Amino acid sequence: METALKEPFNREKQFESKRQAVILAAGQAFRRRGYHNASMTEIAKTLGLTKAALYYYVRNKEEVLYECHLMAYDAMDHILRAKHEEGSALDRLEWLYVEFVKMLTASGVSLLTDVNSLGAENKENVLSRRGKIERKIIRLVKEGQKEGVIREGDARLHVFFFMGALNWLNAWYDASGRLKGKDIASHFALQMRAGIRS
Amino acid sequence: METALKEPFNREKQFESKRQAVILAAGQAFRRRGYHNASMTEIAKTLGLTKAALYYYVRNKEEVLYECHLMAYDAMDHILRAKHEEGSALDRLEWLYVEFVKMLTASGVSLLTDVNSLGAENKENVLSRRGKIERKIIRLVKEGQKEGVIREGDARLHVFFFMGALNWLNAWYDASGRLKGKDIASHFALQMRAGIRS
DNA sequence: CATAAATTTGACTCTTGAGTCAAATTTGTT
DNA sequence: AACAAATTTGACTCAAGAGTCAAATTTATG
Repeated sequence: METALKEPFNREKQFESKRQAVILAAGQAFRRRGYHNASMTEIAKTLGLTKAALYYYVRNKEEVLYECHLMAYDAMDHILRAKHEEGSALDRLEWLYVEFVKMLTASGVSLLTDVNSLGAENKENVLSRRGKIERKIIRLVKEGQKEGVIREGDARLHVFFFMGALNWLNAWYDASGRLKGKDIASHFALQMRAGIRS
Repeated sequence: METALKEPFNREKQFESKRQAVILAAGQAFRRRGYHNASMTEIAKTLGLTKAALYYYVRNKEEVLYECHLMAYDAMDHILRAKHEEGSALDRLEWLYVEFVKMLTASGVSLLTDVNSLGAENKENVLSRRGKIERKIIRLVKEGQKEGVIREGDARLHVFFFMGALNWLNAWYDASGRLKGKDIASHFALQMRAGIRS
């Protein structure tokens, strides 16, 4: 029982969690130095491993980049699914935005922008994934416009504007800096909200 | 006279303008495909040249990236110097922001974010250049706060927020799309202003 | 048109980093 | 301990793209 069921299951689980650690570490390297500037050898070293060992966990570098994107979108989807239904569309949007910023500043997950280093298929998937998320947010903005709590105007532009701040965050945010994630989150949320409320 | 003064001057001018064309074309390639994904051969082809010919105009690829950054910052500095002095600090900031967006959507100049592919010295210069521009904008925001037209709060965060939209613009804006640069500019300006006014 | 300077090219070299693999090592089980 | 499975490694191959250079070609001028 112990060995027949629990053990093999744990093995896979351990493998998977190590694999996730690889993706996470790689994502941070990609974010700090860029996909092409961060070598597999370098990433391996931060994990106390050798390059060859990484290839026990992943097929190739591109797959790692792909998984980094997915990891970020999974985290965002998780927040989107958890969104509570109280308050106006604007309130719900603000809550989402706060969670996004907190996640990006606290979890170690990196929201990357380099989508051109992916092969055609992976790129499509990533863009489709991103598109779905954007569309959900755009829909929320449109609800807000119907409710009258959000200013009229191209909802897509409303969203692109404040999503830009999120992506830019990745370029300048330093976890060891004096700015605390929560503070950024509430500041950004306020600015986001003020920017689009009617 | 004709040959002794005008001619050599024109020659240099022609060389320089061709060189600028190379930088501009490269910048667009870097923006669309990323620095490392865009090969010198590919950039040369868009100019109807061969890779070797590019090296008649530039020392190496990194220098091209460096000049791309400078080109964007020159354009921004140009706008900053031209800023008129009428109106509140918020009005002046809005004017700046509109000009930035118009410049980025109309001029073909690319605002790149890949600073890690530069050598130490060039990277420092670029970051220092960027820092100067940011500081000017932050100063303007602080003026606005003194005047009482801009909401209190960390001026740097105010700025990072809406500068994010500018950087993100480069990732999604397509000159051939249905959205016209001027429309984006006025939409973004409104959203920027609303986000920080008191 | 002769010639010199400017520009462009084809055909190379060289470096870097991704990816491989057989062998070594570690871990867990009986 | 002894065995097997899981994990890690050193030492390699290989491709892609940056950068070079002598020679060819184009352009401007007297």
